[in-house]
Amino acid sequence: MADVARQAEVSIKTVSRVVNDEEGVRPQTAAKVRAIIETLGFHRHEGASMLRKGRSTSIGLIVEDLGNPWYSQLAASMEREARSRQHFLLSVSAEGLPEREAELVDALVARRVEGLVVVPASSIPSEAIRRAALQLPVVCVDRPLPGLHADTVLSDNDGGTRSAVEHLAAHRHQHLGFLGDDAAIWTAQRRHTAFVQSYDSLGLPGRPRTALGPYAAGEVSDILQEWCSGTAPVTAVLTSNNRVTLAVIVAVRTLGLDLVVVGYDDFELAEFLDPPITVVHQDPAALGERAVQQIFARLDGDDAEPRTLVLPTRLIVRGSARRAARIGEGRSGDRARHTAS
Amino acid sequence: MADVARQAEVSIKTVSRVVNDEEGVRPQTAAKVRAIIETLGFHRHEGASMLRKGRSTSIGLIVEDLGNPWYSQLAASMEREARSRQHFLLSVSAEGLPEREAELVDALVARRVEGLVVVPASSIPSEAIRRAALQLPVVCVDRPLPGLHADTVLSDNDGGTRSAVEHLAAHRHQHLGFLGDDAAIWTAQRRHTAFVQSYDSLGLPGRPRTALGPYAAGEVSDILQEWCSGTAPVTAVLTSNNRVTLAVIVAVRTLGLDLVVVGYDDFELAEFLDPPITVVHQDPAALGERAVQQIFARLDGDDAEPRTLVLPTRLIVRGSARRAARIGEGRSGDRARHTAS
DNA sequence: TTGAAAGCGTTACCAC
DNA sequence: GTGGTAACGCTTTCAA
Repeated sequence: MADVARQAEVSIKTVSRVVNDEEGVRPQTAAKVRAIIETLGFHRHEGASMLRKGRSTSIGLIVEDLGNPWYSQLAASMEREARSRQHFLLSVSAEGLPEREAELVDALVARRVEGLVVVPASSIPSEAIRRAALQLPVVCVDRPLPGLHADTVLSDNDGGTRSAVEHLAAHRHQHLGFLGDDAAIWTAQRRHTAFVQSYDSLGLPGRPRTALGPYAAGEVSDILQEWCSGTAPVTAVLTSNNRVTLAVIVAVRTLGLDLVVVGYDDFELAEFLDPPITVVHQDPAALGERAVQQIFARLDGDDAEPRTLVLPTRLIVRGSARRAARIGEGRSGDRARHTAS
Repeated sequence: MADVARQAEVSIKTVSRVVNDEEGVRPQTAAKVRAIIETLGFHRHEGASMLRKGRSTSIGLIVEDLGNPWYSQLAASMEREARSRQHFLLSVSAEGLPEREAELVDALVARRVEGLVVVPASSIPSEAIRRAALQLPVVCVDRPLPGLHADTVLSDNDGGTRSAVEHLAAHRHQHLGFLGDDAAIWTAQRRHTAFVQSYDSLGLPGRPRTALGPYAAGEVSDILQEWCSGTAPVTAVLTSNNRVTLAVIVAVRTLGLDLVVVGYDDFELAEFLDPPITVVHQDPAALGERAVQQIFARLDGDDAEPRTLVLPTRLIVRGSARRAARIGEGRSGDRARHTAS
């Protein structure tokens, strides 16, 4: 910037004004400065700016894995929303490890993000995030962090789960199974609980078959096979997220089971599988959008008590669960066919 | 840091040494400093550090859309690779707009990323990226930027396309179609050319039917319907990427066409569609990994001429294309069935 | 093993 | 409209 000032024969301050599109610079002066900036290939040093201003016009996001479509949609929508306010999104993956998450919190705070959005890896707030929450707005997405003074944006796990169970029950499925992801994941637990409650409150017979991960290789297959055999075989299963849905689809197809699958989280092409997969849809993009809006609200001075926002889910019914259970029919190996009811 | 120094009754420099795990601090001094850091909730200011050091231990990535699984896998693998060298990944979406890409290049350079990886939005290097390439290592991924002094990591578009066409021809498909993505995308063009060349060199009859986007709503359906009617109907189509594959699958299923689809880019569940989809698999994670390695090689002092790396593709054969063309058979509306040949 | 002081590039404040 | 100067928080250099 000093170089530019020298060449343009103006002061550093004037260059700074031009770079920041500030008022009070004669157009011709500005033009000259801009020309020099161009020829010199000058780039403002954000670090220096951050240092002086004490702010960074960026917000941070910590998820489990950016490679997972659910999280990458979250990140993409947050990026859009942040950009609408001239902010940068720094998004990183903690790989489900609380200690890595803590490191990343510190790294983002060190980069002076103005707000931090986290999909927590565990249900216990780390020291790092407690400290962070004292200095800047923190928003938990998808899973809460009890005891942390932070806003929270969740989707309606209870309602979503209930809608799936009710739908299956309405189609004469009586013996349902639930396959959750890793028990350490809050949503898996939550949906598990909601599943059992819905099962009971609907007065479905017997006890619900449920399992929680993490699953060893082939374990999902084993579980399904067991559930599908015996005197009261399961005719439909609900999963707790896209990862498990995938494993279940693979198992069902590999084993040739006649099993209705309802997934948590929508995914591309779900409609075109055979049978099509009904899903509980929660919109990660909407979650991300609200989270960023929450951050900005706080930055704009909103200092009310922490809020929890619960976004609705939507049951997307596809062939898989419209197909009613065929009570008393022979359950041989004949392949599931899309049969609208 | 000054606060910490005061409280710990040491100099700022000593605190700095502790924070950076430098040698030459008595363990007890270090312990005391660390304790104060903890109680004060001190966080090193990366901006100030960057300013003084002139480096940022971060690298930048510009893609089209982080929400697209292909790009998010690229980003995830780059993040892993960067972390293995203690670097941060700043990943942003340009939404396919060259002017936004230019802005983002400047924004990342302003943040003093040490290297920049770009999936270029157009084939013409912007001024911004030209300037950037003079100051730091730039790597183009997936698409080249002719005339830019930068390393490039591509996947083998010609080979991948040829493998798909040869595979189809070997299964007696004679009338093939190619549906490319937006003509502005280099890979779409490239695969289009390779498709036509393969078609000719294999001596397939007639002229290859091809189309390039962008497609209006419903246009893909119209094109396919036209190709599938007439005297020499197309029996198989190749797409140029996952976006088009999706549109084609939707159209094929909606129209009930009896058409073999080979996709470019693998995707989850491709195996379980009916019919299963054969794909040309290119590993975005591998591309990302190599790109980051290239950046680090340059940072480590490698100053050879720019290199272009071409990674191989792999044809993943699934039922869709194993199914041979049924020459002379009636082509009524009967639904495609998985028929191994 | 520890410390003092200079300086990185920018912006805020005030003066002209 | 424009310019000088201090200060942001850190690391480098050099000295103790």
